[in-house]
Parts: sequence; C-alpha cells; structure tokens
Amino acid sequence: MLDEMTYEDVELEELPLFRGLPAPRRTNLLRHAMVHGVPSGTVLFEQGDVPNFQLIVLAGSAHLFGRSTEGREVLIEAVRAPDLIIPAAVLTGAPYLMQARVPEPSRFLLIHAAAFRAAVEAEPLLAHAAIGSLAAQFRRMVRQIKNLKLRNSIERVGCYLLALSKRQGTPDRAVLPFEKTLIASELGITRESFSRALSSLGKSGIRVDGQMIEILDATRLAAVCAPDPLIDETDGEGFPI
Amino acid sequence: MLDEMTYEDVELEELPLFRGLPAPRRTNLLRHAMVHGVPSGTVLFEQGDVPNFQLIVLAGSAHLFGRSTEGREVLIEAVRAPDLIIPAAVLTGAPYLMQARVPEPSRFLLIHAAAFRAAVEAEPLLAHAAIGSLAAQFRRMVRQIKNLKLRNSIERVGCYLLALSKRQGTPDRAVLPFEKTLIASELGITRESFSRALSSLGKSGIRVDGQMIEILDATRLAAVCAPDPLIDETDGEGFPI
DNA sequence: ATCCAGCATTGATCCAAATCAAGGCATGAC
DNA sequence: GTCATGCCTTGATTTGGATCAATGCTGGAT
Repeated sequence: MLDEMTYEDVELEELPLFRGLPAPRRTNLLRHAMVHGVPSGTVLFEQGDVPNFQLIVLAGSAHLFGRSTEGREVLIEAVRAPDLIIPAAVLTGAPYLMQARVPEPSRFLLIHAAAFRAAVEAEPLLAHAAIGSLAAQFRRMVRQIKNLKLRNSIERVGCYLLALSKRQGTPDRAVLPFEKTLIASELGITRESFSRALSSLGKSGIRVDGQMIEILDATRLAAVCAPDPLIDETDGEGFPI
Repeated sequence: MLDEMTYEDVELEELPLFRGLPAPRRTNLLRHAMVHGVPSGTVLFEQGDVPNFQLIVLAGSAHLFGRSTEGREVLIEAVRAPDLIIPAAVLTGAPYLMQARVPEPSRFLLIHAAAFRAAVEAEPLLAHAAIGSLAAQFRRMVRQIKNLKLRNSIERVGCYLLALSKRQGTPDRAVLPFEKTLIASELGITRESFSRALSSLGKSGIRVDGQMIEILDATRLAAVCAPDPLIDETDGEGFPI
C-alpha cells in the first residue's frame, strides 16, 4: 500500500489538474485523498446516492448507467482516463442521476466532496479544470440527445461506427469497445435491433467479424447514415484534466 | 436607449451573478456588455456558429433547437431567466451544437466571449456561477436522456404533465407552456402522437382543454406513467445565477 | 361578415423497432 | 470429453409510433 501510494504520487503530479497548483494547496487537497484500484464489476455509486467523493479516473474507465424503476438499465456514458466522474453531482451536492460501474480493472483518485468543492471554490486552476470537464460532458449529452431525437437506429449505428473508426485512427475498420448489448443500450435500441442494423449495413460497405467491423466503403456508409460533425465529432481537448 | 441602459444597470446590480463582484471588475466586465431587447422569433445564433458573446437571459426565455442535416428540428431545452445560455460553448470556444431562438419578447445581456472567459478565469465568484449553471444544465440533459431511453411516449407525456403541475404549484392542473407541436418535439415524439397520448390519458385521470390540462386523479396518472424523481424532478436552486 | 394561416385533432395505413422464441457459438468449469 | 453460461444472431410476430391525409378550430387581417 505504501509502495502504491508512492508510485501514485508521482503520477498525480503529472495530472494537468494538479500541475500548477500551489504546493501547499495540492498537499492539502491530496492529504485526505486516496487512490483506489478496483476490479472489473465494482459499483462505485448508485443513482440516488449523495456524492461523498469526487472520483477521478486515473487509469481504466467507468460506465454510467441510467436505471428505470422497473430495473431496465441503459448505458449513458463511458468515462475514460483522465477525467472527472460527474463533477456536476459532486459540486452541487445533488444526488447522482446515474449508477457508476467499472468495466475493467481501473484506478481512481478519491477526494472528499467537501474538500473538492472548497478547493474548486478557492483555486482558479481547479475551477478551470472543473469547468472544462463539465462543459465537455454537457456537450456530449447534447450530442446524444440530438442523436436520439433526430436519427433512426440504422443512422445511429452507422454514425457510431464512423465516429469509432475515426477516434481509433483506422479509417478502414472499427473495433467495438464493449459488448454489443451494451453499445445497443447506449444507442437507445435493443441488442436484436443492433444486430440487425449491423447486418443490414452489410450492403452499405461494412463487414462484421465479432467485435471487429471492417469499413470497406466509408463513402457508401456515410451516404446512408448522414454523419454530422455537430453530433458525431468528439470535442478537441480544450481543457486538459 | 440611454434610458434603457440606466434602467438595466439597476437590474444588473441585482443579479446574484454580479453581486459580490469587486466593483472594478464588474465595471470592466460590463463596460463592453450590452443589454438587448429582442422580439419573438429572433434567432440568437445558429448551430455551428462560434460563440461571440456569452448571452444571459435577463427577462423572457430562449429555446434551444437541434437541427438535422435534412432540416428537421427539435426542441432540446428552454432556458428561462435568469440563466446563462450555453456557457459550455462560450467557455470552451467550441461551435454551438444548437440553434437559439426567442419564443417571446425577451431581454439579454451580451458579454464578449473573450471578456467573459477572462473574467471567469480570474474571478472565483463568476467561476462559481458558471459551474452552477453548467452543472444544472448537464443534469437536465442527463434526465432527458433517461427519459428518452427508458420510457415510452405515454409515460413521457404523463410524467411531463405531473412535473409541470408540480412546477406550477397547482396539483390539480397544468398549463402547457408552449404549442403542443413544440412540446412533442421536446419529448421526442410527433405532434400526432402527443395528441393521441393526451387523449389516451383521458382514462387515467386527466381532462384536456386547449393548453390547460386538468389533473383529476394524480394517483391514477402516476400509476400509468411511473414518475421518478431522478428523471422528472427539477434541481433545487443550489447556485443562483 | 369572409377569408386565410397556423395549430390541433382524428382516422387509416404503414413501418421501424420491440418482443417473443429458438438456436448458435464460444468459453470455462468440472 | 460434457455441460453450463453468457453473448450473439436469426426468424416470426406484434406493436408503438410515424406517416399520410382529411378536417376542425381559432384568431387575425381585410
């Protein structure tokens, strides 16, 4: 544990979030902070919980799920390192609207909510980082709403693949980042519809092989799903965390 | 115009956003700021535009629309005074993802984007207000996504009415705040479906008369639409703007 | 008054996507 | 090996909501 802490301390210094912070403030903030490594499947918090910590993804990722009263559950967002996990809830002290689960072994920095709020209040650099994270997350939600309201399922799937291949830097293929059932729920459709959408896109220039999707003809694919930078593009890194 | 400015100046002092700001900073911020009264129908900006100003709703409201490439258009959010209009775009300098239009005669404060960014950077009180506005807007988007992904159209309409009546403080009725077509697009359905949903809810304790919806039996209504505070409730005023 | 434009309703029909149901194909336990 | 288990696919069917089309209502404008 001691070893781990020392190791992490080095890494924390490298987070833009803490670079540039006056040393005493940083020390104070991190005094009661903890680094937690958690296994796949861990539930970080439930929807409805009042935030106790600001969680920061140091390595790995977290999945945010929305759950209905009858128990249906859909993926709303995947948060990848490095980012804050729902600062909107922590900074307002309001109950989480989503459940957070960990899909792979991951490491988080935990800062007591009150301490984090105080630090953001007092330290412009931290406030700046929080604003950047909040703004980026807000914009992702807006894009998702436009996606849901303005497109049908085939368009959503097609644009998802194009965006994925672009993000992965491989114009001729995309590798699905998680199970198809989960992606389907992210796109607001059932796993069956997702499967059918993929196979129907076979005649629009893609080839499906497990998690790997070959994009044989990006132009033809784009023609049927009408990609739109104001929905599909991911914001550049304006505010590094 | 001079008269108007003087009048507004008094009002601006009362905005929590500016109360508590050091006088020189406030003066400096407002030096190049303008108050603009605009008629119903005005387009404040288009989606894709790069923000020139931070707009602040002083009186009235603004509607934010998402538009598809083929020209379909849906209401994503209504911003009411007092609030910031999409600080996420202004603070990151990224293009707007939505078009803003004014549904009623309204008044806005315009602050040059660069000046606003600088002021937020330098002034913790402003940063705090921006964070509060961003967080609240983020949470509204999350609620909307859960609403779209986890509910069918009848549930959305029923919960919309319940939330509306609660917000308006009249448990036995709700007055629709704008045209049904617009509300339908906000709920992610067509006007025809909205109309049918309303009439089908007739057997679940409501009576429709134009824009006025009587809620005869809130319990029965709640039984068919399963309201959920984590979707329908509106956040309390944690951070006044 | 009449006309018209904009919004809303209602009915008929169609279609996209959900649901229901049956297998398939891996992977891991034993 | 056999047997589960979890994920995915595919087919058949249903259904929720969209679309198409016609009509109604209301509030100006003239």
